[in-house]
Amino acid sequence: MIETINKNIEIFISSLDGVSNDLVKAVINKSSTSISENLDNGHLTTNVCMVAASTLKLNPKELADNLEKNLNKLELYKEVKAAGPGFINITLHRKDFSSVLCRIIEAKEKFGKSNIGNNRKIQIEFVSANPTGPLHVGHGRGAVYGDVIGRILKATGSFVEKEYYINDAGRQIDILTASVILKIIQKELNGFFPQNAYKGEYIESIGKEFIINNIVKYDDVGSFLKDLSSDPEEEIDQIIVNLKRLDEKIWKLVKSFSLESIIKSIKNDLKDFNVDFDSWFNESSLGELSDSSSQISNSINKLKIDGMAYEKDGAVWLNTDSSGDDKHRVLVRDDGRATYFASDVAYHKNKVDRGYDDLINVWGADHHGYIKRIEASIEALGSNKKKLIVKLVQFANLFKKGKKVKMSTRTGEFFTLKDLIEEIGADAARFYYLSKQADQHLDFDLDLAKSDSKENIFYYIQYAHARIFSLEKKYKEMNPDLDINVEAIEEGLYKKCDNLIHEISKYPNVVNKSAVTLQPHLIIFYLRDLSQLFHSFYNDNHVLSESKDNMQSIVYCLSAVRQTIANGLNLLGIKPMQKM
RNA sequence: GCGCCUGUAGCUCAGCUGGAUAGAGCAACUGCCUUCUAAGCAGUGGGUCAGGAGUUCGAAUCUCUUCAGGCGCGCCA
Repeated sequence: MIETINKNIEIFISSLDGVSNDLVKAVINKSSTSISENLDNGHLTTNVCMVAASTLKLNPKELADNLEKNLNKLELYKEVKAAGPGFINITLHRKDFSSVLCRIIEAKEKFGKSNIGNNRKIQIEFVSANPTGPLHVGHGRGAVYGDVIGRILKATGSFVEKEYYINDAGRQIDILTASVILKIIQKELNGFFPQNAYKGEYIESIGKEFIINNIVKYDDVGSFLKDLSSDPEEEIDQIIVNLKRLDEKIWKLVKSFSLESIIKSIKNDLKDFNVDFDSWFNESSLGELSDSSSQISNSINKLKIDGMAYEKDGAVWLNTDSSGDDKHRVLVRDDGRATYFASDVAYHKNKVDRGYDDLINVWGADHHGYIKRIEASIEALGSNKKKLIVKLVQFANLFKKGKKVKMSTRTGEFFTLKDLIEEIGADAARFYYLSKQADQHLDFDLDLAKSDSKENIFYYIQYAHARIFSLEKKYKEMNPDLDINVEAIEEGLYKKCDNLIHEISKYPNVVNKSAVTLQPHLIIFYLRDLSQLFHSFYNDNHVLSESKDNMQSIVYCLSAVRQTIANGLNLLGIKPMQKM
């Protein structure tokens, strides 16, 4: 319908004196014909006259009056009216207006899906938390956000692959290994525990599990505690070296056991959170610098050959000028070890080589300073930095009984994602994480998310769904002979549902907009508005005591409302409730 | 100091490719359950859209600037 209107408008604009084809196109592109905010302004609205007025230097009101006459002559619409500063409001014929209901009832769970993504190949990398401890509530937000934009992009016709990058190489894993070993032999250490080791309870349980089938025994425990540095960073590094030297076999066993155990728990938590991944990428698969054929060596060599990386002060640096980064960045330290950044460069090269159109990275907002250097590395490796889309997710502050819950991985004091899911359920948690734009601070109020009160929007929406569900059930019990899919409303016999019909017709646009802007919260706000219209309708109209004809119309319409709510919730990875 | 984000009702937030009277929930006050789920509905009050300047027929929305808050600026990860 909107396409038809736009065509008519285009013909009208072209017919104006002295307007070139280019100008017509410019006006059409800049203007928008859309479903009106509100039924008072007709079913559809276009601002084309105001856009044309500024581009073509004409009077918007006069233009609107002319377009009004022009469109009315076509007799395609019930009414066309110029209004306000130059809007054109269009009222459709009854059948065109209510046709959305048939579309929904027919499309069912497909209503709202589209093909605007054009099969674009998109990779989303998210969470990617270091496997040194359980996921906490901070990771939860990025997890849901990445998962849901993946679902939304898929629903709008993109090909999506979701990936978790596991930092299973490097120093932090050594620290993890050392922490587990030290916990196992704790009794022999006279209370000694390095300041920079991980201290969470999970370290001890991993150790306990490990010694069920293994023996950890060092001949000379005291030897690796001698002459340790007073600097905590150096101290832990020394302990790592000593432990490896004392018994390399044990070291390797503990390391792989700990890693596996933590990765397994991360995967479990994500599964319980209804967040799924298509692939898990190990940093270790990028290989070592010492292996000249590894991916990490290849990337650095390519950069060097192309003159984008160079040696200075004993280190290898990447030239990051192309992205406007403040300074060049080190890839290989002067002691020959690769930096974390070097792995990331190789990892992004790997992603680019896999041939995606877009690479979306979901990062914690504290990493924003990192964007430019990654962009620079993509450019330096001969690709376009525009492929990379970094979405920053701000931290979520957790509030319990009005107080902020503090968190720190090092000391092991944190509220884990698992705790959160156990406390309020995965669905409510997902909902509240998504309830605000991802790049803004979120205050997550646990007590509110758990509460039975009306301020809990999650239940407000679920309640709307459950109410319709039970209404449909009762209707079928009362009228076993009547098919629910009756198109009575098309005849316009019952008009109290018009607000609802108008609102659900907006849903596909909401989904498209949230896909284009990568903003899932738009769907939440839309669902809240739709639920509100429904609850209001429900209070004013006692459905099951209406005449049979009306009842059919209403149930037909409410089924479409329920389907829309269900589709919206499913898109967010939240199960609609049938009963509350 | 530089960079990014934010400032909208008492509180929590929508609205931001410029468009019709700036919206919602909570809190406050007033009503609505012998009828389909009251985890609901209806109503009232509440705003210099942080301040200032600019662009425009039109600015919460764009530009500049001031103020306030958060975060980031390692040969850490």
